[in-house]
Amino acid sequence: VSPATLASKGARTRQRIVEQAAPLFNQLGYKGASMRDITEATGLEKGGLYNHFGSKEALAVAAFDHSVSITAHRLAAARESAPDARGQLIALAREFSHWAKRPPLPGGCPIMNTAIEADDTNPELLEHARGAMNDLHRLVGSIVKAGVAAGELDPEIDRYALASLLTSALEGALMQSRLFDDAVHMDRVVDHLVAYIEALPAPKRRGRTRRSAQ
Amino acid sequence: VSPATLASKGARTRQRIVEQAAPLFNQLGYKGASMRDITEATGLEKGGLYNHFGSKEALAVAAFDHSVSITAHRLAAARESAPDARGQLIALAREFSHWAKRPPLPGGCPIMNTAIEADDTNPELLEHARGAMNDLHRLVGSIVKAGVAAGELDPEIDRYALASLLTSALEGALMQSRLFDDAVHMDRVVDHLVAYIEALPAPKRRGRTRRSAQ
Amino acid sequence: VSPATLASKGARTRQRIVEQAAPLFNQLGYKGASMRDITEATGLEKGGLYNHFGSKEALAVAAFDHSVSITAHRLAAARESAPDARGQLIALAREFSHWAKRPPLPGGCPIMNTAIEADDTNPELLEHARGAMNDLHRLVGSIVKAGVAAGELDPEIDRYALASLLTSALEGALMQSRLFDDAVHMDRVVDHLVAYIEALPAPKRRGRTRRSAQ
Amino acid sequence: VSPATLASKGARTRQRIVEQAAPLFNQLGYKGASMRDITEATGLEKGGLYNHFGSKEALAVAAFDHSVSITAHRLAAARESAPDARGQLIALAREFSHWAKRPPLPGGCPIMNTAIEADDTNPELLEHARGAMNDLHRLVGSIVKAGVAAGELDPEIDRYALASLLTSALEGALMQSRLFDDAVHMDRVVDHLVAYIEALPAPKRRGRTRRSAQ
DNA sequence: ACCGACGGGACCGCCCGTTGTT
DNA sequence: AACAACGGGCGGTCCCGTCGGT
Repeated sequence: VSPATLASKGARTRQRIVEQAAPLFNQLGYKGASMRDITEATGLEKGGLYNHFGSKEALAVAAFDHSVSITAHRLAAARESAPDARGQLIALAREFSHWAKRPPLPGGCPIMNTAIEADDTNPELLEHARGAMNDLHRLVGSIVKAGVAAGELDPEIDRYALASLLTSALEGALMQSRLFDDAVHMDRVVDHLVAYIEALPAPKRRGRTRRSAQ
Repeated sequence: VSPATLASKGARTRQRIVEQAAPLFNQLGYKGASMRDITEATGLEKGGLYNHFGSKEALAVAAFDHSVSITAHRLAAARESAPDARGQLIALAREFSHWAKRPPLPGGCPIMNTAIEADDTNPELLEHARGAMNDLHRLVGSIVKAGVAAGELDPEIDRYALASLLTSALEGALMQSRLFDDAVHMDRVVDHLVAYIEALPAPKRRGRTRRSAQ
Repeated sequence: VSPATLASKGARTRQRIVEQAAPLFNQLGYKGASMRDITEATGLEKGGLYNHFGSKEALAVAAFDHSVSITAHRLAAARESAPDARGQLIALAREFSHWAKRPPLPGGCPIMNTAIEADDTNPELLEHARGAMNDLHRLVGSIVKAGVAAGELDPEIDRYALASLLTSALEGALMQSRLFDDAVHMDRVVDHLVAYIEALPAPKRRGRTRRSAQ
Repeated sequence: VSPATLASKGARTRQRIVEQAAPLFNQLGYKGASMRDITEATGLEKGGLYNHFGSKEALAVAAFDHSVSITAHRLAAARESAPDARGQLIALAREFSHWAKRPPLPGGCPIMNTAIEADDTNPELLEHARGAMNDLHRLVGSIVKAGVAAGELDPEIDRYALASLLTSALEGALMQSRLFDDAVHMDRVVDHLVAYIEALPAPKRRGRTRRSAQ
C-alpha cells in the first residue's frame, strides 16, 4: 500500500509519522492519543507534524489506513497460501485468530476500535472504518465467488452471509480474547468456523471440475 | 436493581446521576464523556456530582454497571420466555439481535465499548467489563447445563465453546450493524446461530433423566 | 487557658474541634489545611463544624490560639522551675530548645508559621500572631524586671533588647533545626544564649539584697 | 546569574517569568500564589507558561532560586565591602538587617518562607531551601576561615556555631520585624551580634601568619 | 447540634492548533 | 521543512460555605 522506499524526503517523513502514530492511535484511541504523544514518538515537534497533516483527525485517518493496510496484507498473504476456496477461508480465519496471541500491531483490530470509538463522534474516521470492513467482506466474497466458479462451492451459498458471520465472529472473539487476555475464546470460535467452512456444500451436480475454471 | 422509589434523597440523586450518565458514557466513551456533559445532563454542578462519586472513574464504573444491568435484565427476561434450553438460547440470541435496531441504551453494547476503550488505559473499568462478560458466558452455560440435566441436550456439548461462540458472534455482529447502520449483518449472524442451536445434538439414547424430552 | 473539663456539651465539641484542628493548621498552614481535612480529623461533617465556627478563618484563629496556649504553658512551667531570673531565662531558652527534638505540637512554632504565612494575606491571624509574640516578649521582660527588683540583675539591662534577642535567635534556630532536621543548630544557639544570660551584669553597687524585694 | 541581554527568545521569556513570579511566590507562598496570578503578572497565558515549566513546582523552584540569588549577591557584595574578617561579618549582618526596612524583594527572606511553608508538603522546594541556607552557613564559615588564616581570629572559634547563631538570630529578627512592621527588633539583634563579633578573640599570641592584624 | 446535598468557583495541568523564525 | 513560543480553552478535582432536614 505504501512504497516507502523511494519518494521525496517530505513523503518519507510523512510515512514515518504515520507508522509511528498508528500504534498510538490503535492503543489509546483517537481521543486518548494526544498530539504530544505523537511528538514524543516521532521526535518531531508540533510544527513538524502540522506541516504534513492539517489536523489531528487527518493524521488519525492516515494512521488508521496504515494500520488497516498492515492487517489487510496479512490476510491477503494468508489467502494466497491456500489453493482452494475452503482452504483460503480457513487460512483467513486462522490468520485472524493468530492476532489474539501475536497482534500485528498493538491495540487490537483497528477497524473494530475505530468503529466503537468513532461511533457517534467522528464521521470521517467512521467512513474509513466502513471502507476497511467492506474490503474484508469483499475479500471473503471474492473467495466464495472464485470457489463457486472453480466448482468447489455450491453457488447457492450466501457469500454475504458468510462474510458477515466470519467477520463478526472473529472480531467478537478477538475482542474477548483481549478482554480476558486469553486466546481460548478465539480458539473456540475458530474451531467452529473452520468446521463450518469445511462443511460448506459442494455443487449439487456435475460440478466435478475441481480446477477447470480460470 | 433500581428501586428508585424509596431510599434517601442522596441515594435517589445518585441513582438519577447514574441513569443519566450511563448513556453518555456508552455513547461517548470514558474519555469522550466529560464531567461537564454530565452536569448538563443531570442539572447538577460539579460540586454536586463529586458528593456522590469520588472521581470520574467511580461514576463511570457505576454507570457501566447500570448499563450492563439493563441489558442483563433483558436477556434474563428473554430466557424466561422460552421453556426449553434450545428455545432459551435462541431467545437470547434474538433478544440480543433486536438491539441492532432498537438498542436498550444508546451507544451499543456497554461491555464491548468498555472492553475496547479501556483496553490499555483503565483497569477498573476493564475489570467490570470482564465481570459482565463472564456473567454472559455463565448465562449461556447455565442454560446448556439445565438443558443437559433436562435431557434435552447432549452432555458432550461444550458449553464454554458455545458461550464463546454466541457472545463473540453477537457482539461482532452488533458492532457491524452499528458500523453500517444496517441490521442485516446481525440478521445473517443470528440466522446462523439459530440454525446451529437447533442442530445441537440431543442425548445419544436412553434418557434416564427425569424429563425425557422429545 | 481552656477548662475543657466541665462546660456544656456544645462547648466541649467546640474544644475538641479546636484541639484536632490545631495540629493540622500548624503543619499544613492556613491554606494548606482544608475544611475537609478537619472533617476527617474530627469525625464531624461540614455542617457540624460551621455550627461552631462561622468561617475557616475563625476556626483557624481558635486553633492558633490553642496551639499558642500549649507552648505558652510549657514556657510558664519552665519559668517556675527556676528560682532566680537568670535561671528562669535559661530555663525558658532550654525549654524552647527542646522543641527542636520533641515538638509539643507537630509543625513547629505556630507563631512563626503564622507570621510567615499570614504575612500579606490574613490580617486576623496576623494580629493574633502579634499578640502571641508580644506575650513572649513580655514573659522575658517580666523575668528581667523581677530580677532587677530582686537585685539579681543590673537595672540598666535593656529587657526589650533581651526579649528581641532571645525570641529571634530561638525562633530562627528552631526554623533551621526543622529545615535540616538536625537539632545541632538549636544547640549551638542555645549555648550562646545561655552563656550570654549567665554573663548578664549584676547591679553595680550596694544591691546585695538578693531577695529583699517583694 | 542573570545575563538577560543575549540568549534566545525562549530563554528571555523564561527569565522574565521567573523574575515576575519570584515576588509572587515570596509574598503569597507556594500554595497562595496561583498560576493565574502568574499569568496576570507576566501577561502570558497558561499554555505559554507551561512551555517553559513543566509544573507549578518547577516554576516555584526556579523562582525560589532566583530570589535567593538576589539576596546572595547582596551579601556577597557586602562581604567585599570590608577588608577584614570581623568587618565582613558585621557587614553581612548589617546588610541583612537593612532588609527589615528595605527588602530586596517583597515578602521577606525566601529561605525562611520556603522552610516554613514547605516543611511537610514540598520536598523539592525544601531541598533547595536547605541548599540556600547551607550556602549562607558556608559564607560565614569561609569568612571565619579566612580571618583565621589572616591571623585576625582565634583558630579556636567555632565557625559552625557562629554561622548558626548569625543566621538564626538574623532570620528570627527579620521575621519579627516583619510581623510587627517595626525594624527595632532587627536593630536590637544586630547590635548584639555586632558586639559579639567585635569581641571575637584574636589569636592568643605570636601571630606567625603573614598578616599580623591589629 | 449535626448531617449531607449542593452551588459556584478556583485550582493545576493539558489539550489542539497557529504563528513567526530559522 | 522543522522548531519552539504561545493562545485560548477545557479537562478533572477540590475548594469554602450554605441550607434544608433530622
